[in-house]
Amino acid sequence: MSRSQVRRPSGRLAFDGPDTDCTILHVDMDAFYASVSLRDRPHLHGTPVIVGGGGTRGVVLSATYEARALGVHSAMPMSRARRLAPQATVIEPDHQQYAEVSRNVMALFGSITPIVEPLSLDEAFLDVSGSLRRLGSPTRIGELIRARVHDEQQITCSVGVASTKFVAKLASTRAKPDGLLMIPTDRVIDFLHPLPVGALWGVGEKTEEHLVRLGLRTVGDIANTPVATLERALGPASGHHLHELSWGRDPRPVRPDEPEKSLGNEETFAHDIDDPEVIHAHLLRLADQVAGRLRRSGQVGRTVSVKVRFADFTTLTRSRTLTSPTDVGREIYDTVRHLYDALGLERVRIRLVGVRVEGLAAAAEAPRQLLLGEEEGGRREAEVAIDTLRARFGADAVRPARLVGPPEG
DNA sequence: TCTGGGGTCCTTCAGCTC
DNA sequence: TCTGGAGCTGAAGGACCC
Repeated sequence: MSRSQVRRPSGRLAFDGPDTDCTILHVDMDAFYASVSLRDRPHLHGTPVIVGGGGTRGVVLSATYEARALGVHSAMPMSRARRLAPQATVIEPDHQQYAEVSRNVMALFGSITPIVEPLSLDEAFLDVSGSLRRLGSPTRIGELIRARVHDEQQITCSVGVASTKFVAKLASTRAKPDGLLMIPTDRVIDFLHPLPVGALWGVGEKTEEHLVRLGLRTVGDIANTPVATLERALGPASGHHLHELSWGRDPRPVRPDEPEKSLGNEETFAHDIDDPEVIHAHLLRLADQVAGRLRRSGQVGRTVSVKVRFADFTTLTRSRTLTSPTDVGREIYDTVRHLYDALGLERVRIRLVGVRVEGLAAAAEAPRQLLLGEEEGGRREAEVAIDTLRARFGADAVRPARLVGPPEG
């Protein structure tokens, strides 16, 4: 077995060649939530396990490979997953534990190279070009990471090694589970072109259907289609982007510390709600949560949006840009309530509401305007004082009066 | 079968200014 | 004074990702 396919399962594509310019690694934990949940439950290793919400409307967050073999996959409704795998053990997610393991893994990556771009809790890109002299070739560094993640966190991960982010990401997917795949630069086209179009980053269900209708089934088909045709079919940005990817061209560097652009909370109710007062109470709580997150992260936001999903799953959003950015829950609530009321919904059954704030900036650098009728030492300072109480006595220590007693839903 | 929650990015359209 | 086009911004929706 060559070094580029360490511990790769049988039947996987092999790509031999030099890895000297393949300095981008994509590291992806295998069935992350399920693997972390099984660390404390060793007796469940090798059995079908599903991690997911226990509510009436939960979806699968993660599943072990034994459960996946039964047809279960992430984002699948739990009701369907239980039917497909009635023998599977269902575990409630423990987000605190996942966040802690994620912090440890990201710190491990940081000891390899300072250029780490986390994509989510369980995956990241690493640019190891500055670590080669200290740690060896990119493939060797990938092996080192896999060994350290396993030894220190008792979970497995897969690593893709390539000269671009996009190819590294595809390689880690092909290496799963518990493998490493390096794609030499001169073999990128051989690797890419047989893949189905859905393998391309950014091609989901709808776009794949669209492409297949055009007779484009593989990445090679995309590559051999005039870029103007793709731009007409998918729009100029997406068409051009897909064509570039199909030839393995992806100039995006690994970017550490990309700032967040928006922040929000949303909630799906256990049962659809049609009472405007109850909806208002949920909006108030969500606005309060979003404002608290903004203040904790030292940010303010300028555009406030409300999201409403109806019983038939159709969704609409309404947004409003404020004259000055805010991190005040009351101001966010007033805005989303105004947006919601302007929809004029009369006894319409609602499944979900969400509150989001966009156009984020550092609070320290953003001028703040007093709210209408607000005095210095007013609403914001009251909310900051509430933050302090909550930090000391728990999130439920202080709540708006109308939220005392949980809203229905 | 019946669809969570947290995000990003793109497209389209409308309104505004020059 | 009116009109049309370019460019910008905001709003809304959709697709996608993990």
